[in-house]
Amino acid sequence: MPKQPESKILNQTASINRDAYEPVYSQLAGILRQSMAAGLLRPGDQLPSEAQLVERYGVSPMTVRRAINILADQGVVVGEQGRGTFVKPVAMSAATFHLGQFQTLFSDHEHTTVNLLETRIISADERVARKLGVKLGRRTIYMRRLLLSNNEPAFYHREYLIYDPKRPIVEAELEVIALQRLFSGNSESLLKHGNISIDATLLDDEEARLLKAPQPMAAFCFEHLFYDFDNKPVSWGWFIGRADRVRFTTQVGLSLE
Amino acid sequence: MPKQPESKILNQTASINRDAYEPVYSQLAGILRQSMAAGLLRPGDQLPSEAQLVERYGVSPMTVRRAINILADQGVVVGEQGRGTFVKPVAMSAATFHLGQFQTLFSDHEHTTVNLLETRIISADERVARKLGVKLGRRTIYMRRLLLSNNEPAFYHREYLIYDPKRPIVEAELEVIALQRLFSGNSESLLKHGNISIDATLLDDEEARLLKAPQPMAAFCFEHLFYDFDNKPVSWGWFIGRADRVRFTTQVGLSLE
DNA sequence: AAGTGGTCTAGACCACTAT
DNA sequence: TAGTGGTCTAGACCACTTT
Repeated sequence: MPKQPESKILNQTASINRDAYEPVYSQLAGILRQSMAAGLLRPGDQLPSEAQLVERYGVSPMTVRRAINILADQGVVVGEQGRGTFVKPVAMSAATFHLGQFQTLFSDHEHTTVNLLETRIISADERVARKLGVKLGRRTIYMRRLLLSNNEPAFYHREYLIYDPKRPIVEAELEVIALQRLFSGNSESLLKHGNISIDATLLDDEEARLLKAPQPMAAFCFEHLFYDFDNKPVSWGWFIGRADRVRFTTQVGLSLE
Repeated sequence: MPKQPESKILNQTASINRDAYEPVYSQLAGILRQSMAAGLLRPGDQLPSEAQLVERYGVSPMTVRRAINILADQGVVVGEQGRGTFVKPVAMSAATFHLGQFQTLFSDHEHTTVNLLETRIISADERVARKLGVKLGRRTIYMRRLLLSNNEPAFYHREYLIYDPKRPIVEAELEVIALQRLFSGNSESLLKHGNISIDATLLDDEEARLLKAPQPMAAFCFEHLFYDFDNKPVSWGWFIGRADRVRFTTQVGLSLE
């Protein structure tokens, strides 16, 4: 029996506020998070056992488990059956980056405009045919758009769409607003899933001109390939953004006290 | 009362296997995920109510909630109090990228070696002093390392460490193995939290030479700044990797049937 | 008023680990 | 054998939304 020693945090931390707007499980998760941020619980330390937390904070076992599950999902603690729950050391590999941080670019119609540069039907070349899983020469819709943020070019987007009159998505995509739907999602979507990838590239002449960038310049490329409910590719495209205006940032471990 | 219509999935999908290794809540989450992947539930559709799921699958309300919570955490459904739970449309903005996908580079000692190019004490210049929050001229440890994967250069790493004999981290970091600890974490770590960011850059002459890369070439830069439990910066550094050998990939929506 | 998701309880049983 | 995390039950109450 790995008898759990008395933990500092059981004596001195805050209590649950039953009248608060914040749910109990969330409050408890916060208390534990604070204890770690304050250094009362350090990497490798064992958390108080569930039974101890039940007693100390006057909540039910399920509520304690829920709080701990949240921390485990966030990757700050890890439970080991029969041994205990332990604080995870901070690691660079735990970092996650969210494409959603560019959400404002696509939803803020006040400061963002979409400039449709070109739309035309073209025959799929070898590259397009392979990506979209169609035969060479298949007719597809090719679109070029420029995203402007505060009248400054932010992203250059190119996209190939399967041309199929039966698919409502085609008409929908032809609207300029469709870019926002692609990024933020819309419930009439016929898309089932998609693959997204991030590359670092060099701007070519056309990209540099449109993005008003000097050359050579590094850039981010967000490539996307979406599939419908038949698991057939529907749309392939990529966003190009200047590296000096696009940046991914995230945190690992616990901060903000 | 938004009376929930009979859903197809209540009739035809699999049932819970009480003897399975997989927990019930996880099985139920899987069943619902399958229903979405198969197109029985589409973006915007309402999931069966909790009461219906309780009856259909013969589990308790808490178990149903837990299954739905998992899907909600994964961002594939969203609950609206008093209305129902709905399938989220697939959106590019939901994409998340995990630095942990490079884990093998740091943990696979079979095919990965770390080449310590240089270690020396230097005085902090303006840039280093600002990043590490110390005075100009403060003595710091400067390190350059090259990560080789299968004897091919993969990442070039540079790092500045606060020089403080009282801090055990210094001696630890001086070992070559320390890079893996930085990336994967270790329980003796005194690091509380860190900021990580991703940039796209151009290789300079030195970087291109070490990485055996032609020029010009785009590259990823992973910058890291770690803090101790006094919220003081301890380590600032960055990894440079060739863009043609580093790539982030992820999925949105539901695939694999 | 009825139906919905969201929270919480007070137990139970199990698998695992250390003594 | 005792302590641990992990799962699950069968309810309860609440806030909210729609009819």
